Amino acid sequence: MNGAGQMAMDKNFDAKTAEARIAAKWDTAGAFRAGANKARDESFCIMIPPPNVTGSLHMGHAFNNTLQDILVRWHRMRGFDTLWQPGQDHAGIATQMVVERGLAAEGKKRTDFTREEFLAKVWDWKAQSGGTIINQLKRLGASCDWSRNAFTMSGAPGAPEGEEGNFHDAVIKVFVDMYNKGLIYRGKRLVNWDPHFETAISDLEVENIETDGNMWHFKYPLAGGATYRYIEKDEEGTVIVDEMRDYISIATTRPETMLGDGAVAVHPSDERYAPIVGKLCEIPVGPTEYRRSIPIITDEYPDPNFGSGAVKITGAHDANDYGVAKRGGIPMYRLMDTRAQMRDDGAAYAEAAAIAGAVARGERVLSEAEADALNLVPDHLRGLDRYEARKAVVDEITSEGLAVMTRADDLRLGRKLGEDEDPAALVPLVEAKKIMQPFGDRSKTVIEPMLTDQWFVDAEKVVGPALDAVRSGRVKIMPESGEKTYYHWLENIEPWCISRQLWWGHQIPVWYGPQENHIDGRRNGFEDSEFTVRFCAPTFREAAELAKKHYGVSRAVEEERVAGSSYGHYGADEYCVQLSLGKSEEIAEDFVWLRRDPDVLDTWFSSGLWPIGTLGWPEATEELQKYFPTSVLVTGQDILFFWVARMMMMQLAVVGEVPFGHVYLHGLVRDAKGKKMSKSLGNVVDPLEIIDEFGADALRFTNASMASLGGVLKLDTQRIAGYRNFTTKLWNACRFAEMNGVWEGHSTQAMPPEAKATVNRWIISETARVRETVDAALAEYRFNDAANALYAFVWGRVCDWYVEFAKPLFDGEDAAETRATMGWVLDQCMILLHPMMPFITEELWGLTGQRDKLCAHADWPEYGAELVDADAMREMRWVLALIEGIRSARAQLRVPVGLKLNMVQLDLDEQGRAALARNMALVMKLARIASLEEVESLPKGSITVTVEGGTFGLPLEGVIDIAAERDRLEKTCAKAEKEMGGIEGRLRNPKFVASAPDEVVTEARERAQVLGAEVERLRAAITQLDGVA
RNA sequence: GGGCGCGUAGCUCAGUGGUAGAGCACUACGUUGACAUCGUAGGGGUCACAAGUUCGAACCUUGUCGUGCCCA
Repeated sequence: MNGAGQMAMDKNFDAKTAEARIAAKWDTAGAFRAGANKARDESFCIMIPPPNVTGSLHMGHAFNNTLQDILVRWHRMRGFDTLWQPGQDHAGIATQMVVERGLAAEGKKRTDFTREEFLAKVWDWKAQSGGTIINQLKRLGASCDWSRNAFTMSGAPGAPEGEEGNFHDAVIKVFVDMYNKGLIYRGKRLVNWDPHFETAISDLEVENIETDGNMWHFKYPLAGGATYRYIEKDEEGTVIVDEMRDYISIATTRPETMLGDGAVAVHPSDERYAPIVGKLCEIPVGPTEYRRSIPIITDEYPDPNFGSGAVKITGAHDANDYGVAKRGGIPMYRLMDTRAQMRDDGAAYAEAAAIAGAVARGERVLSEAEADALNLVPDHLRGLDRYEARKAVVDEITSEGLAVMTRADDLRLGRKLGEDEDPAALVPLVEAKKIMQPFGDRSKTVIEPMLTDQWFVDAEKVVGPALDAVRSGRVKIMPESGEKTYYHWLENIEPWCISRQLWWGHQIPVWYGPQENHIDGRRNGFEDSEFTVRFCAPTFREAAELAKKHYGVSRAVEEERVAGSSYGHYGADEYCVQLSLGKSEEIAEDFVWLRRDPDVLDTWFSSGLWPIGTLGWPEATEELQKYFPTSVLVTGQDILFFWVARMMMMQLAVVGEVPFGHVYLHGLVRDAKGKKMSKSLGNVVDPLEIIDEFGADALRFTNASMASLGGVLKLDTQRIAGYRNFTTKLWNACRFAEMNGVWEGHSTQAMPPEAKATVNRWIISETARVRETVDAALAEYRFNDAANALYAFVWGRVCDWYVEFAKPLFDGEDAAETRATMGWVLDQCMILLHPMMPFITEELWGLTGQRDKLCAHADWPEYGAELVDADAMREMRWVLALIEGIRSARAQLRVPVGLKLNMVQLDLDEQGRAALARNMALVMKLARIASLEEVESLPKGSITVTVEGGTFGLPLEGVIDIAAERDRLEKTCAKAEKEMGGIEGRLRNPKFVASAPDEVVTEARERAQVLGAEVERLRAAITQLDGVA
């Protein structure tokens, strides 16, 4: 498109219609393909943090992707071999939920289908709705190589046409490799259990919310009616309680978990309980004839100052208790099933309680599995929901008189006493308290910490290289505080639970077979247990080979699908395969059945491989060669642990290389007041609405200007409007240029024209400066500095001054040079702004001249100091000061704006004379001066304007208020004197002169001299004014 | 309770030891050769507080207060 000689430009940039057209132009040109506009061998690669396939664009995405796009466009224009790899995350639980919700609308549920059928429905959903966020990112202008769009489930079994990528292969291969290296194990640990989805979930999917709760206080009687002297002292050591007790007081927010208590713990330093440590106490719930006794132990965990100082230990249902139980060898009794209902399996309570009693007395030791098999829920509570069970437990204890009592007016009860209530009456102590409760972010149900068998990455074994990479500086995390957080987390790393009890995801490539002495030919009898053997391999065929070797099988392997088996919550259908032992085809014992683990991998496990997986690993692709390790990762600081650290660990464990060189972390985008955006608060800003109203460029520029390292992100629509105005400003500068023939015959020029006029040399210098500033800022990820520098340059230099200066010049002898300069300068504005405001700059680029390439591929300039003309800079600074001085004086003395004044020159040094001579036209035009003449003294009633090296006057006898002019001069003078006082004070201090750097002292001396001269001029002007008045 | 931050103009924020800036808001004026989504001029700050280091502190140190996030 060539704008020269065509229809005149519109008054405004119409973002709404132009954006789609420009996006199509980029798309048609393949402008963002990997390596597009490559002019050098260095590569630059960013992996997009894959948004959830169920997601839609929110402000966080818009911010995050704007920064990535700025970096990517900047490098692409600089000729790097650039790839911005896009893609999406399969988001196991979220996606499964979306599809299940759709089924629910038809009155169906997941388990009405086979796993295969259900997964087909998920893929259908993905094909229909999974592209939402991609299209939204395009509206933002994201210059990803969309032809390479990746998906963390691509290539999985059942994936339809178009999803043939090999991400699945990569995930499975990594699992197998890590398993074989001993980095992955299966074990029983406490995990966050979501009772709604009946799966383990990650810490990231748990929201801790403060909710109204209660703290119950109960008495655990000492076994055998034992007693002890309980003494409690206040801070001064005065005894406040001294009594004989036959119980220990326990506080809990979750009474139903008492059923699974394994011990009561007190702090080793707690003297109150020292007499009873090592003794047994009774859990005050359950049938009295089988009441369970548990030991009183010491541990560092209980806080002696909190509650009674004694804590009940339920290792299977609380994270802290789990730690205590592990340390103290306390058995962990699981109380609930997968739906968080009280267990209803196993032996009757009497039998279970007897075993647990023997354990507490030290007569028996249970294996983990044995402890887990023990159901200690009393028969009458079995099958109840956890909250119903809570109520029952509280009622039973209270009616038995084992609740700690208090006066009815106890403030801790948090209630108002009724009129007719006796404040001294004794009531159970049930504190009203705010408690932090874990909620599943998808299910919104209370998460149950639960002891279950899961797959874990032994993070401790892979954390070393990930720590070293940052410590050694090979990977740099910004802002630096992120590195501290990173160390802190990795140094205290916990095993990473990677299995999920879902259908949508990468199924764990492990097959279970029976141990040799347990082979019984049963088709569905061996869920993973202590009697199984595990075979881990990428495919069944390979697993079966391992099994054949293990069992000494020679016959071929057969596969058979077993329909309708009942593996609890896992699903309706399972797959089993059989190996013939080759003895007899009729005898059941001759068959070994391998069953695949039905669980899938945590989505973060697959996204942990995002850098290599999207580049084609495990194939040794050209892209992997070129773009890995990637250049920088831009992501939210909230997923530093969940994703960044895990990518580090996994890439280092799998390919022995860091995934990226730099990590740029940013915070949450908040509303204008700094509040988190939330639907319930109604303060959510939709980026698409913002784009509709202000244009993508305005939103992007706002994002860039907010992006200071470590800064808080408060999004104010007023600010966005301000940057929309900025786009209009740029547009109109180009429109002005068009009206003045700047674009006629214009074409892209790498370097500025040879300019004679100071103004032109000056604006070229300013352009060179800003290019250096922008590059320096972007190189350090200081997006805000780059944005602010460009804003100040384009608006504050080019539009405010240069365009104004050009007006008189277009009529004079420098017209051609000025047109050429303006064309070049505006081109530079478009180029330098392009990474931040790609749409308007691409549009202007197309409208303003002969272009060989898209603006998106324009050559990023490299000029700098060599274009800076120090003399021109100094001269224009002086001219600007003169114009501003005159304007300010005029405005303050209320000289009518339209009035053209004569000006007189009282004195002026050589430099000033030369500068004025060269720029007289500009001064006259912009300061509204009609004429200039030299005088010996200022005429009566003049305004005085002082500049460096000279004094001017504006004779206005009778027009101005002499007193006002005097005030103005006094004020200006006082200000200068004050500053001078400070500087001279410093200079008078010998220590300053001796210790400060030379250039600081020199600068101070020069400044003092300039100020001295100004004060002198102002004083003279005041004296003269006084003499005349 | 532990960890990491933050406190600068009315608001939102920059500012890595040389004496404080921007945008917005505010006030006054304005049909200036593109732009009112604009122009010109102006007002506005004990840089949370206290002590210390330094010739010099918004910046470094320590403490106090306030506030945010993460983890328990």
